[in-house]
Amino acid sequence: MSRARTAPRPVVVGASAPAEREVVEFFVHLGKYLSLPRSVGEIYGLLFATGEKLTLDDLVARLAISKGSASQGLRLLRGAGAVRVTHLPGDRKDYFEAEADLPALIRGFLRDQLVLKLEHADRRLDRLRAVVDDPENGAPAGLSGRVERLQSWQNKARRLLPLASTFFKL
Amino acid sequence: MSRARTAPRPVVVGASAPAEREVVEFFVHLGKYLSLPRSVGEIYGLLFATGEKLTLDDLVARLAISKGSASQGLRLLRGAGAVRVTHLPGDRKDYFEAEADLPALIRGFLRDQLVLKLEHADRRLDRLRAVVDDPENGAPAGLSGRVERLQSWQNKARRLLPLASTFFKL
DNA sequence: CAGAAAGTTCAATTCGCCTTGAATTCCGGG
DNA sequence: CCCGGAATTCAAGGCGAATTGAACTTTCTG
Repeated sequence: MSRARTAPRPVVVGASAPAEREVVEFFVHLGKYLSLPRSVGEIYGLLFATGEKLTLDDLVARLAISKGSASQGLRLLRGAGAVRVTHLPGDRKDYFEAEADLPALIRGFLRDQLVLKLEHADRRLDRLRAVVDDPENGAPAGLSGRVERLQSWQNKARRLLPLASTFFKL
Repeated sequence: MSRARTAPRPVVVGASAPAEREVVEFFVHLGKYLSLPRSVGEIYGLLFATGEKLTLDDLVARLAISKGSASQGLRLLRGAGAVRVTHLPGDRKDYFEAEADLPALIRGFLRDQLVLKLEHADRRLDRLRAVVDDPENGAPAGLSGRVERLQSWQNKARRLLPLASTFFKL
C-alpha cells in the first residue's frame, strides 16, 4: 500500500502493490501454457487481483500497455467468457470485471478450443483419407492402413472429451 | 508419380507424391498444436507417410530443409520416442523410422509436459500464496480468498490427471 | 595416417507473432 | 449537425524462436 499514498483515488498509475504484480505474473505464466499473448495474461491477472471493475484506460495505465493491446486482449477475454462488461449510469465507459468462476472459464476455454480443433482435425483427416485413397496420388503401400489407424485414434480421443469435461464440473 | 520418372532410385529430390505431401502437412498441423517447430512435424510426417527407414540426407532432400534442422529435429523426435534409429551392416549412416504407436507417443508427450507444468504451477502458487498473505505487500481485500480458491481448483486438476491418462490407454 | 563421409554445433539470418500508436469509427450530447 | 470522448482497427516495427549453412568432430577405410 505504500505507493497508494500519493494517489487520491484507487486508479494508481504504473507500479502497483507487490501482491498485484505477483498475481499478474502468475496469470501471464498460466496464459503462456495456453499460448496466449502476455498482454492477455496481464489484463486478466490485474482484473483478478483487484477484484474491481476497471476501465480500458485503467488497464492501459496500470499495466503500461498500449490501448491497442488492451482493446484486443479484452475482446479475446470477453469472447472466452473470462471477462464481463458492465456500465455505470450516465457513463459511456466500459467497465471490465474478471469472471471469478475459473473452472467454468477453463472448461469453456477447453471446450471451445478443443472442439474447434477436433472439428478441424476431422476435416483434415477426411481430406487426408480421400487423397490417400485416390490411386492418382501415388500413396505408398500400407499408408492407407496407417491413416485409418490415425482416424480410429482420433475418434477415441473425441469420445473421451465429454467425459473429461464432466470431471471438470467438480 | 509424374516426377519420379527422372530419378533412378527411390530417393526423389523435392516434390513427392500428393499423398505424401498431404500426410506431411497433417503432422505439421498436429505439431503446431503441441507447439513443435514445423520442421519436426515434416520429418515425422514423411517418416510416417513412407513407412520406410530413411537417412538424414533423404529427409534433407525430400523435405528441402537444411541438415541442421534435420539433425535437431531428429534429436527431438528420438528423445520423445517418436523415431527409432537403426543401422544397416556395413553402412555408417543412421536410418530413421517412425515409431508407429502414436497414442503411446502422445500419451508420453502429454504426461511429461503436463507433469512438468503442474509441478511448476505448484511452486508458483505457493510463492503467490506467500506473497499475498504477507501484509507487507498490500494485497487488496478478498484477494487471499480468491488465491485460495485458485489453489483448490489446481488440486482438483491434478487429481484428475492420472484418471485421464488411464483413459488414453484404450 | 590422409581423406572422406556422416552427423553435430552454433552464430547469423529469417520469419512470424505481438505490440504499438496514429488514424478511424462509433455514439451520445449540446 | 458538429464536437469530443471512448473504443477499435491496422500498418509498421520489434522481438524471440526457428532455420540455415559453414565450421567442426567423429569414425570408418584404403
